[in-house]
Amino acid sequence: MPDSVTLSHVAREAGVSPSTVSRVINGTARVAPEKERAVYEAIRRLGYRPNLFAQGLARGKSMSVGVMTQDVASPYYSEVIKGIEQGLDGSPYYPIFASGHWRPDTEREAFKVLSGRKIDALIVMGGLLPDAELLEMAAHLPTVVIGRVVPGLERDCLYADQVQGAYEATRHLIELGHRRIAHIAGPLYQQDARERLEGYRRALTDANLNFDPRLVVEGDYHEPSGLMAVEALLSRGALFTAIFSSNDQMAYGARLALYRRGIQVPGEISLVGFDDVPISSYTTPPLTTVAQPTLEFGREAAKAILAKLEGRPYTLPLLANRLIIRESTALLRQGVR
Amino acid sequence: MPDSVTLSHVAREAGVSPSTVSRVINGTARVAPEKERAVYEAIRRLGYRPNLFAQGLARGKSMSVGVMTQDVASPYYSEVIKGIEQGLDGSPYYPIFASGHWRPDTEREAFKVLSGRKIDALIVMGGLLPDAELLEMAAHLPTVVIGRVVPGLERDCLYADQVQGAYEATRHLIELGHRRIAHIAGPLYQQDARERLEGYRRALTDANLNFDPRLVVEGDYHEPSGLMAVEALLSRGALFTAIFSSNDQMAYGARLALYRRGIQVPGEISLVGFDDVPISSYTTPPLTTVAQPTLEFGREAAKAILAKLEGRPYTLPLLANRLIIRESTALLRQGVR
DNA sequence: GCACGCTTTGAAAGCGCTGTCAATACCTTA
DNA sequence: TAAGGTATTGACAGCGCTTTCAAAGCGTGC
Repeated sequence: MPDSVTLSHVAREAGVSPSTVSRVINGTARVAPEKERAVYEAIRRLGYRPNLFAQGLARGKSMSVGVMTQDVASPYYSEVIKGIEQGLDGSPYYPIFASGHWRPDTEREAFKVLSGRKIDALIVMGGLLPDAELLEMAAHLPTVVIGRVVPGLERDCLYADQVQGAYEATRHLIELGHRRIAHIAGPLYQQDARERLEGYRRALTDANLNFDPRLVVEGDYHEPSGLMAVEALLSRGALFTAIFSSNDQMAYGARLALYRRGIQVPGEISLVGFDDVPISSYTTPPLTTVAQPTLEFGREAAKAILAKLEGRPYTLPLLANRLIIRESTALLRQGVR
Repeated sequence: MPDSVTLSHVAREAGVSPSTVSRVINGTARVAPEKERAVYEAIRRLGYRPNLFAQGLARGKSMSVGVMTQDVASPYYSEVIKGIEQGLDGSPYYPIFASGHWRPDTEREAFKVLSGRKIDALIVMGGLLPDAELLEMAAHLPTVVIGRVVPGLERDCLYADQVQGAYEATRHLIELGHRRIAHIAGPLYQQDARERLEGYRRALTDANLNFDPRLVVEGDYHEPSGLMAVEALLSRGALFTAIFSSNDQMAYGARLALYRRGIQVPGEISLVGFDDVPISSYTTPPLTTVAQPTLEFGREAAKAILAKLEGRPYTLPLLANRLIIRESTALLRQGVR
């Protein structure tokens, strides 16, 4: 036991009652300056730390906010997590993480664990849990949802328009002169993947280019699927001069496939990703991509949660995806392919 | 409150005493089969979940293990974290994370938070906290340290030999014919950075190459510093045909610097990293690097902690770094530079 | 048929803290 | 100087659970 110094010890040491110690710790009531000093002194001398469990039990709140992620090791999630940490920093609240791994069961299980830990609030990132269950949770607990819009909970959803982001990415390629643009989609059972596909499609339509299903391959948001997508495209003889990948990780895979074939980026094929994961500015060439405000997502979610917890009014800001033009896209060179 | 169903509710519902319910939940004592069934039934019907706080308070343990990281968003740490999650999965223990951000004060603060949360065990990853303080913690709490050797705590340190890893990386370059090998070091106040530098140095010496301090630049383990290191090297006219970077992230920076200058990798300059971060197999070219068994680190640490917690004997395995040869290194081409 | 030992069960005492309530001490004001 | 307020303080009852401890119930052997 690192410290079994309890509040009563402090009280005795300071020559006051436990109640008084509690009061000075929490600032719940006025205490004579001298006693206050004595208490602080005793705390310091004994190295006292309040027992969170006892506090939690006594006041029925845990001072912790549950954070439901899908995969801590993904660059996207870890950025958001970082943002949450930053947003919670300085507050008395502490994040408790749980991973759903994109499996509804695991996710449900994770929620149970969180609820057993008596979290005071909840931040949910994506996930596959039915809206209804999320609504149910939100009815009990201050909740903020990141990267997903739950009908009936719109005001508590932090979301950047994926359709528009994908639209801009695609339009960027079109403006560069590309006409045959392939798309590596994300797993289409995920909302964001569908929306990005939709944005791609709309941009095409708006430019009077027709949508060719043979230019679309579905991946799983991980690198290997990007590589395989390009292989598939190439081996089936698809003609294209640009690729819009539904996320950066698959874009890396695509990039590697092209590299292996000796195809220049952006010389022969332009490549655009989505997410603006931290290393994307350090790939060769640096990747043109749509930046999701991940860090802000985390920070804003945390701030909103704190506001809710403290009963302050708060409106989530509208965060937008931004196209970041780097060096993986270039004007279509006539005559190539 | 998601559930304010308490143990007494269950007891009443099942027609037994709270003690009995507690007993069936924890399997602490024999209970008549019929009552046991009734209790389970009541639990199910009421959707009862034990209050972790009350449990923690009553039995003086929290069923959670504190994990001290430095930066959740770094690819290295997030892999280890993933490993820890995996290792703890299926056990009743749960990880609570804290980030030290490589600042001893923050780290100390984080430890305080963890101790307030009454963690039952501790996993420390790296960090800058003096050995003495770590020893102090370990005296109170079952502890495992990852990526660092603390004298007096060797048996609880999970560590792969950095010197050897760096040695192999450098020797690999030497075997490819390189003679002038630059090194982008990590921040030298960190032990691992110093050791990797040492490995580089030894490999040179063993090959009768002399160590040239002008070929070494200190970075900070982040991408930009790798880029700047190469810029510095190049602009001061240093001659080299290979670079051994102390971690992958800086290697990316280096790669970009070379790309900008139009220098081929591995055609003109070979590049080796360290860590084998997940995307390193998807860079162009895929990066030759030293793989740290990060996932295993996490998993083994978790297993060791569980064993300690349950009083089982356990010895940490010896995990080794492995050189992964990919495509960023090649035979020295005569006549170049 | 009765004393004995074992098993199953409930009552009750905390775990360390908060927050209410009542008591005390100290000021004011008339 | 007495009555009425107000500021501080301590006692104490929980928060939900675990864990003794002792009582009750049971079967056994003589």
